[in-house]
Amino acid sequence: MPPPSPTSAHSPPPPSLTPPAHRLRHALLDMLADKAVGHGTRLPSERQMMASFGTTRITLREALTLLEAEGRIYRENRRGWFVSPPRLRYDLLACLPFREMVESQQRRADTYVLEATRRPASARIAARLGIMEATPVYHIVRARHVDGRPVLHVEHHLRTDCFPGILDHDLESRSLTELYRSHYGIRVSRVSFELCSTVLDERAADALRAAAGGPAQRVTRINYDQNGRAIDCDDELWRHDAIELTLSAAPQSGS
Amino acid sequence: MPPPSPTSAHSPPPPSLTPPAHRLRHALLDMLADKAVGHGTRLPSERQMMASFGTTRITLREALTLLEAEGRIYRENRRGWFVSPPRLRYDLLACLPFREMVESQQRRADTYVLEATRRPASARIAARLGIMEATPVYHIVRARHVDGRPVLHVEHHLRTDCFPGILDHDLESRSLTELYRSHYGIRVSRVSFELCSTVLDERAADALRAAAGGPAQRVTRINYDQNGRAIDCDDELWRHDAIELTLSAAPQSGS
DNA sequence: GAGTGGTCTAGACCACGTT
DNA sequence: ACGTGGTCTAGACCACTCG
Repeated sequence: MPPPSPTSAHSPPPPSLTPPAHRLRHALLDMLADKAVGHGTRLPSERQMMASFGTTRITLREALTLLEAEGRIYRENRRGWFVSPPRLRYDLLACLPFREMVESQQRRADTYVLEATRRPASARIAARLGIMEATPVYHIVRARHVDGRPVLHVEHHLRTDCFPGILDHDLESRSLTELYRSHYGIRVSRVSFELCSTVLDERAADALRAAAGGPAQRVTRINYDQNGRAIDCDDELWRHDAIELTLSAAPQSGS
Repeated sequence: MPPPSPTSAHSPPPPSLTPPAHRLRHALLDMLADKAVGHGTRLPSERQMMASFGTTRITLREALTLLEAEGRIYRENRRGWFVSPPRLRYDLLACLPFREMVESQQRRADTYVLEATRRPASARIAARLGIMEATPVYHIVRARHVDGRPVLHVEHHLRTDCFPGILDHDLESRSLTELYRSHYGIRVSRVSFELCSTVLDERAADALRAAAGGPAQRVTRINYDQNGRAIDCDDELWRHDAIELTLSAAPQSGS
């Protein structure tokens, strides 16, 4: 039955001049704002919303995806949609250990080690660390949570000659930079970053209870010691709605 | 490791046990890689691809949207899909004028002034500049292109007491920071940034020939002079596939 | 086992860009 | 005027989560 122009038979939501997607977006925003839906609250099921807003699944999903891209909601793989908590502020040059950064913002931090091995450096890693390809490096992969929500998947590669035996330490409770200093007498004296917006790969995605292909912020970092030698490098993948990067410094005069 | 489907194959042509979306993604990637599709090339029309890959419009669009999120392709509003050029490297602390940054990477820069007015500062702008709300500021909005592609929508707010009459200069050809120095004897001696990944708002979207809601990288900046006084602030919205932010500095010891 | 999100089908109409 | 992308309809099946 292609409805040519019935125009009124079944109108719970009065007709509209604005496109459904817009109305939907606003309706959802109202829901996020008006109700007592706090951070981390789960939204009603898609079918429920679809019924109560009088739309199709696809249209609804498009509106939800838009809000996700805006960073107002996020989804957990096959578990539903949730209201995004405020972004964590991540000061790139403060170089605070994760736990301290999080706790200084009145949030709770948890870390889980997914992998801690020694293995030969790939060409890419070797280049970043300034060592020969296939030289052994320590490889540490961790998932980090804020207020119980997994938001960061990070992979570290450390020079073994700088940090012998570091894998024997407790890598869930202790910060790496703190270990560097207290056990190895090494301080980070320069950092360099590359930041770009991409998607979660499969590994990161399931560590973050997310779907591969979801929006992500990549932060790659190389740490240097006082002699200008690269001592380790990180690859961080953040859920894109979870952070806001900040930084304050004097511009470089040279060049 | 979730091995639900028998094939987690990453081989080029996985016949038809893998879900359509995966096959599609790989087919499209092959297209991007194998063919002589250079940067900026337009992809075939959706209906054409849909036919040649044997899928539905929706499924195809999902695959395209994924590649867009990865930064491999982008779309221009109602004009089609295009192959993303390599990302421009944007060194946050180099503080190079846009044109120089772009040209130093063998690309071509263009700037278009969309607005150049004097108007009272909003509460938000006033707070960032450390002035009273409703104090007049110069408001400059520009669109910036790389190799003919619009990639950046940027809004500047300048203190009028620092830069009297600056609107009379040619703001399309000359860089602001260069004007600051040459005409006003003011040098930027400190910058602070906030970076976060969001979406294009409507204004930015149509300046960038994009659709509102497309993925974007926001860069907000405040520039300070040698006395620590905020002299201007920027709000930049980049097409997210167009840039990679970089930065290298000594971590802050204090605090 | 019920209900959820994830995925997919097979169409359609519209507004706009390009010809 | 035609073809494009943008949007929408009205379903369906599956894999997974959760009670």
